[in-house]
Amino acid sequence: MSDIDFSKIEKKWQKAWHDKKVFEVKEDKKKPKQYVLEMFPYPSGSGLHMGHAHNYNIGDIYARFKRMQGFNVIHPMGFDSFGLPAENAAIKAKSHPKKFTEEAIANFIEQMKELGLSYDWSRKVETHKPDYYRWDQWVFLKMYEKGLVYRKKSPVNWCPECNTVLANEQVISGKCWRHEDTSVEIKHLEQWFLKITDYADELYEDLNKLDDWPELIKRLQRNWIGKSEGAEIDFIINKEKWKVFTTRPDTLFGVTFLVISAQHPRLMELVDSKQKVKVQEFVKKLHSVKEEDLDRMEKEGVFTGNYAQHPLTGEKIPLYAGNFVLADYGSGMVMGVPAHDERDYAFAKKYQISITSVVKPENNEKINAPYTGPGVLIHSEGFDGLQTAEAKEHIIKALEIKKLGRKVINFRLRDWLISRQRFWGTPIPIIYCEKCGAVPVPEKDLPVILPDKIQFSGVSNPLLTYKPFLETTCPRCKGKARRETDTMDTFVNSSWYFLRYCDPHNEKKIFDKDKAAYWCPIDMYVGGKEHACLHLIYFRFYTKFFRDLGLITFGEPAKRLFNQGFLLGPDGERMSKSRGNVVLPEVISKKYGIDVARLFLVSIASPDKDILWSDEGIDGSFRFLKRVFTYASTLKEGKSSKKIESKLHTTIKKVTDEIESFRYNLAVIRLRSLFESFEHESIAKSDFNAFIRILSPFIPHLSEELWQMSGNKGFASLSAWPAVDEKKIDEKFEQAEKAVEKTISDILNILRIVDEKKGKSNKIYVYVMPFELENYNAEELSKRVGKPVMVFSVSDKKKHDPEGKSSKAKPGKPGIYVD
RNA sequence: GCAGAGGUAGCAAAGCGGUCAAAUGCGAGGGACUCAAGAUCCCUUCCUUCAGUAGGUUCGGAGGUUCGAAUCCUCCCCUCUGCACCA
Repeated sequence: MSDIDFSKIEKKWQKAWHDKKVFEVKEDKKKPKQYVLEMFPYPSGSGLHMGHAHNYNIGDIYARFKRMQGFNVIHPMGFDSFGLPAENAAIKAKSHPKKFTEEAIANFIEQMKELGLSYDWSRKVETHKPDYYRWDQWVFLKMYEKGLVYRKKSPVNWCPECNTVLANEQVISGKCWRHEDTSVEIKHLEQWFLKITDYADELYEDLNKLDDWPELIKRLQRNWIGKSEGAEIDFIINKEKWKVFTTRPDTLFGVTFLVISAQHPRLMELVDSKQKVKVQEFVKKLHSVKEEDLDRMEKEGVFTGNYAQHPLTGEKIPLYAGNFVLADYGSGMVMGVPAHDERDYAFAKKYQISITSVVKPENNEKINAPYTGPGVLIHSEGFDGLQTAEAKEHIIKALEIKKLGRKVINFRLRDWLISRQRFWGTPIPIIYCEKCGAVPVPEKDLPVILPDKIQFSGVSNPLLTYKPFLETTCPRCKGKARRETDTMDTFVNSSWYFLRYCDPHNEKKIFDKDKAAYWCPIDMYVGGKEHACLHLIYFRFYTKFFRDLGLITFGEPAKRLFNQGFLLGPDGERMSKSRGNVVLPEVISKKYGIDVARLFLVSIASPDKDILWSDEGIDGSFRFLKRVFTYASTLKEGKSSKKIESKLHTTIKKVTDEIESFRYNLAVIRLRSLFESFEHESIAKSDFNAFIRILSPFIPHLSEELWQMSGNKGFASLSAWPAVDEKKIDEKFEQAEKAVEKTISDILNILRIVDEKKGKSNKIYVYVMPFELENYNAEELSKRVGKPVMVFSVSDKKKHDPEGKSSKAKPGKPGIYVD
């Protein structure tokens, strides 16, 4: 059996699955559905490595498990096939990105099939195909209708390496998300935005409903959306009301200065003529500072020469321009309360501004300024003695009466900038007419197709100079017009793909409502945590929008989310082609078979942890599977002992649990342990079949083979998950098993001593309590200790017991005599 | 700086108040089989002890709670991952 060719077996079953369309599914109202999805990949030219395999394997095990449990499982796969790498490759080769993309996809599919992933390939979506991206454009138009799309000239993040702008979410510590060494520059451009902020509150609050999402992701999203409750307070400057946002309206009486952002568009209106030069110098200085250094800069400001009027006291408050105030958060102006805010304190110290304490800690403890905690109000006119929390309410109320302030909620989340100055993306369906301005392309004219016959020569978007695309007529006035050449961020494509899987070939609609209603929402979504504030926010936003359009009835796309860990290469680094530490599935497959690799990947550690690939480790999984095959091919039908039955059903129960909770590593250990019990005795065929079935999600191909070897018809993949028979589970067998193990180690221990003292021993006699007799199998014991073992009941009259060791026997602890 | 996650035997990794000297895999050592190697199978793998089921010292470090702690609490050290002036 050692020459068994797993790889060959796998090919056979891959073909059978494909030929019989085993994983294709249709809506079936009579069956409960289960939507299992792994984040679809960008089809890179370098193909799949073991790291990808690990990811898809985790989802596949779950999908297979659910399928066997009787669910109608939709488990689709597709490709997020727009994106820069293909375009860059095209520029380099003066070719078309479509060519690279489609070759890469073909390669990916091939590789995925070799992994034996149970996808319904009839549902494949590819985002670069017009029949997909036309619906991106359609959604854009719908958002446009609903006022969720706008165009604005604004400072945007520009990656010089990508030659395009980036969304806020794509800037990571001042660097591009794709180029960790490239600093993002700020440019001022006219760009299209999606008003995700309209959904900010819901995106924030609904996180509380996502009980089965990892806390980590929810925390990151909360952080990113950044909801803060506070007040908007009007300060009068030059007889005009200027809004200031604060989360601490309770400290209003401690305000001793105001700061307006140096980037504020209306800054100069507020600067006194005497200070103009100074302020201009200050602003100029800031412009020369790189974005990335801005973070680390000291808080600086310059007096504008102007004063604001305090809304409640009427006091004159100096106004500064500051480098640390964000122009696009709140109102771009803040109030300075140096006694109760670290930054304000430092600022006040630096510019010798007075400090007025208005909150004292409850227990009168001595504190170092500034005091930022809660307490009781002082020096706050009629509000003295109030707790900070109630003071907030009262002061806001007072402001509301005077119409000088109101309760307000602010978000850190910004609108989603979707314009990209690149070719390989969904064209934004907008036409610029000299008379009518920006006009959306009428729905009937969709899709706006990306041209195939276009030359890739330079670094910039070739659409800019490609007349057949560029030149068009205005849908409104029929006059001369030109098309928008910017394309959409690729995250647009991935924001709703899970819905398209439900009805991937629909030419009339984005998807059929009933089909989507049957399959959605996603029951189990598997993917990396790096998307916490990107894809995972965007697709929640799209889902809410679709709900508001009436296309679906749910507001959250995925009920459960699982973040898998990364597979690290043998060198302990993230597996990637550029690092040169990739392990290729096809290489491993050839040597061991892919099921061996799949089993190994989930044996190493809990799937949510980063795991380390090791070339030796996989041998363990290989040995195990070889043993299983040897066993299966020599299996003689028998009757299972009560002990085996108990263990089998315990295992089924636990493995079911462990798959459900993604503790695959523990499930594998249990399966191995069950098999070891099998090895020592004869078992019923039906019990072996149950074992094959619970093994099946982990080693799908080999299970099919075992299933067939065992004389079964059909596919193990489609067989029913074994039911647990609680009546057969009896813990006493587990204890018995432990007692046997202990006995073996005792025997060996005694043997060692005896061999040392008296020379070679021959036979071992074990005396057990009469009711324990069935637990002690002489044959197995002999094999385990490597010497003949005889088992007697203590009550057996004919037992060989020259030293009366049987009298030492206790339940669970047999007497032992060595001859 | 703030917020999270984590530090377990040679390595990886379970365990998260008693049944824990701590599952499992790898590695290492010994044995069986073989002319031999490989494969396979069995055993051992913190220390000591021994015709057995015993004792000792362990789960980043130091304290504490408890009849009892790898598991709970406090402080400290280290590693990783997010957010970095959002008022």
